[in-house]
Amino acid sequence: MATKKAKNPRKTPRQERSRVTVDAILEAAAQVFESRGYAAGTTNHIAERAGVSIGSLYQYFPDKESVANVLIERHMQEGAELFADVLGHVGQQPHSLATVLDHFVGAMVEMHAKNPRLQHVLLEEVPHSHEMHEAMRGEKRKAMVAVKMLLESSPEVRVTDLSAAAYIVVNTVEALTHEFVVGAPHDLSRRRFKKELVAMLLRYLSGASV
Amino acid sequence: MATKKAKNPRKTPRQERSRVTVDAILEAAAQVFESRGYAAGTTNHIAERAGVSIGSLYQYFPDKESVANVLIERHMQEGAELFADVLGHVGQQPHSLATVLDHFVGAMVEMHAKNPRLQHVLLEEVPHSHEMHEAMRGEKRKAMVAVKMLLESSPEVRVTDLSAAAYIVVNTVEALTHEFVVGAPHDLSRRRFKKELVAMLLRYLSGASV
Amino acid sequence: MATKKAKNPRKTPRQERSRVTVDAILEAAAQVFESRGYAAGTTNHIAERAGVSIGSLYQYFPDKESVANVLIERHMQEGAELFADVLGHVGQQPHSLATVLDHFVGAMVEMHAKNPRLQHVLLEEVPHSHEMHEAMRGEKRKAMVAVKMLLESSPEVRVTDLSAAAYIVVNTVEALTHEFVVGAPHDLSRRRFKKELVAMLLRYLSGASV
Amino acid sequence: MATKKAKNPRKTPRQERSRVTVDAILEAAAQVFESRGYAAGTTNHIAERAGVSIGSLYQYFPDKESVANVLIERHMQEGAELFADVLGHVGQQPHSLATVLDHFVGAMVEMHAKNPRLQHVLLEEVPHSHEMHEAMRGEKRKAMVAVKMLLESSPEVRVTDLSAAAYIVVNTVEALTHEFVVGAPHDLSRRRFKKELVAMLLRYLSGASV
DNA sequence: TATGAATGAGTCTTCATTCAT
DNA sequence: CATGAATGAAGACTCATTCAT
Repeated sequence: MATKKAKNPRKTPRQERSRVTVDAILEAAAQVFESRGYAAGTTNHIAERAGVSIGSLYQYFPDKESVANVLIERHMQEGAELFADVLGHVGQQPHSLATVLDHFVGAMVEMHAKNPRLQHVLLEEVPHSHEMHEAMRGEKRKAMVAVKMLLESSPEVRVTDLSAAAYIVVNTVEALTHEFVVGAPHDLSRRRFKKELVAMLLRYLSGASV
Repeated sequence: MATKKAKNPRKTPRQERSRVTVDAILEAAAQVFESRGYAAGTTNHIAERAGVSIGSLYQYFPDKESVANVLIERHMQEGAELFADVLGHVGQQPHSLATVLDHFVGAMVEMHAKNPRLQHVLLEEVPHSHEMHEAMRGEKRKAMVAVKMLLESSPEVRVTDLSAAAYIVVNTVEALTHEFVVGAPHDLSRRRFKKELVAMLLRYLSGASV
Repeated sequence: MATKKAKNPRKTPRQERSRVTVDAILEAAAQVFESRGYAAGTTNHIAERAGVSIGSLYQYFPDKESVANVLIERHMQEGAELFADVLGHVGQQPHSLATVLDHFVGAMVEMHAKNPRLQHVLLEEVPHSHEMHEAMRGEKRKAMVAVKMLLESSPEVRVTDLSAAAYIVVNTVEALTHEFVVGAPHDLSRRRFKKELVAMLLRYLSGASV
Repeated sequence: MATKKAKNPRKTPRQERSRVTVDAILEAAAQVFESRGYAAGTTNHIAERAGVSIGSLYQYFPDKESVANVLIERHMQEGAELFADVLGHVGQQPHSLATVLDHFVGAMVEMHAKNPRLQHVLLEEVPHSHEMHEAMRGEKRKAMVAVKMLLESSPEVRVTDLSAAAYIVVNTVEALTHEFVVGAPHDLSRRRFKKELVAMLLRYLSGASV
């Protein structure tokens, strides 16, 4: 609109075009997998919803599984970032264990609240290659290590087996959160749920070792 | 053609035979689904392993999904029975909360330790019809109701929102137990795991309400 | 039609049925490959022409290539039998070299005259697995060995390197015969062709060594 | 924009550039077809190896088959030239029939020894249009005519049906030579092979008519 | 003219399901 | 009721070819 002479009058430069296509495919795949599941979500459905030809899909992804895998990687990435955020926020200055757990649970709920069905498809229905499986285990392990360090640095924590505690904490939060988000209609408010979960973890961690 | 003597002197009455066939099919389906997953476990595989023709399978089951559904129902049945056992055992006479939780967690671990892969397939890979979904929720709700009653009757319990507590307890035990059984290689022994889980629940329930 | 009570009133016993289907598929495959070549001859074409469903084709053949392979095996079988016939006929009693060659060339022409296009497709267009390749080489080698023995037993033969001679003879007959049959419209009668070919071989073999 | 000076001072005139491109494509096609066969050698492979875009390939060739056809024409051209060379060399002055055949066979072996796989692909895998088929027959016919003339001019030749003889000679040399080059592992040296083949032809041609 | 992203008809193949025997 | 050969809809994927830039 200004006076700058467009050197490249293409609306979308070539390179951009493919990125747009790839993103459209991934977005479509997310929607299709979410609504139909992995097995019933065909590559033709995905291409159609993305508004591209089936050929374009296979130009950018070697096969159906790889589309799902990219989605999984994205999901793991987001999870890792969120987790890092929480840790960063918490690491700045001393916080009470309650505050830390509160942040943690809050972030987890938020994360799972987004697209729970898609996450389920991605995590349970997609056949995970060995690498993907290992990557996912690795991501969880990293979370457990981080939590363990958090526990170590907190004077309120009184359980002795911190590895076991980290295992319990991470998996409890993960699983309960997921369950809460999926098990939709409840007489249990999100606020209440978070409070109970934090309470449980807090009492567990601050209790004398068994 | 002679007298009244049965023309077909089979040892097992008609009804028996079909029961045997149905059981064979279900057993075969369990094995096939366990080893190959739901999608890759074909009805022909099942029939073959059951030692019956594919036609017979469709004599007793309208489609593939219904085979899986019966397996799911069986699984829920077993779970309910186990749960009832625990409740019965506990209801006889007063027990400490720790003992109750110990029984509960112990039973759950035992239950999940049996055929975790099949359970995963049944619970996560099989597409659940709305009815099945509701049935499963109903079963869980029943468990929660029972747990709530248990909590009500225990003087040690100090949380106030017993519904929320029951929700937390049931789902935590369920999810953590499953995760523990599936997430195989660990430096965490089953004994230790149970102890930690029970400790967490115990402290949660016996703590003052939040 | 007689009085024999048919114990099995099926028109075609079960086992026969599948044989009929398989034969229909093979016959159809031969026709389809002959008319469209291997690459353009689709399994759907074959099934359609055979009057069976595509599913039936894959019930009896694991993939497209295996259909062609069975055709190739049949072809090799026929070739081996024809060759054995010629050898048998010739081995009975002493024959002049001319007679032997005459039989040989005659049989070869006859063999190649049948379905030259299909043979070409089978031999040149179908991707040969290593085993198939070896099998084909083996068959040819057997022919060469047999011819060599024939040459050894003929007093008229004067070439010294009988292995080389057998190689030359077998391949010349094979190739020329094929070429003759394929290179259709000629001013060269089949009779004349055979005569010339036999003459060439005869003079070659009965000439003094080079 | 200045004076008459070429606006586009490229070193290679337009026509040259396309010739270079076309040659690159043909060379690439030869390599790709040789290594992957006709069906599996995609136009994208060819363009990529040629270092040009797929669009450029279709700028110069209407379709995949036409690329192969140009390669076939080249091959025929080379064959014709080689053949002409042999004839020219031989036509200078009188030669013994043995010498002539020796030259002929030698040239043929040499020719087939170069790129036997590519030749096979070009001759057997590429679907030949009617025109191409006719062109190939024409080329062979020309060879046969030339050979017939050669035979006519040789006093050593004693077969009477020179057309038939030319047919036999040309095809025998062609086919046997090809077979020899392709049927790799042998206890038959190239020298020996050539000697035997020449001997056969010599005896055939110098023998009294049948 | 060159480019290469996009196209989509067309392959092979699978597997739940039917039905004649 | 049992059987299992037959069915065919549907899916993943390829690649020659086009055309907007």
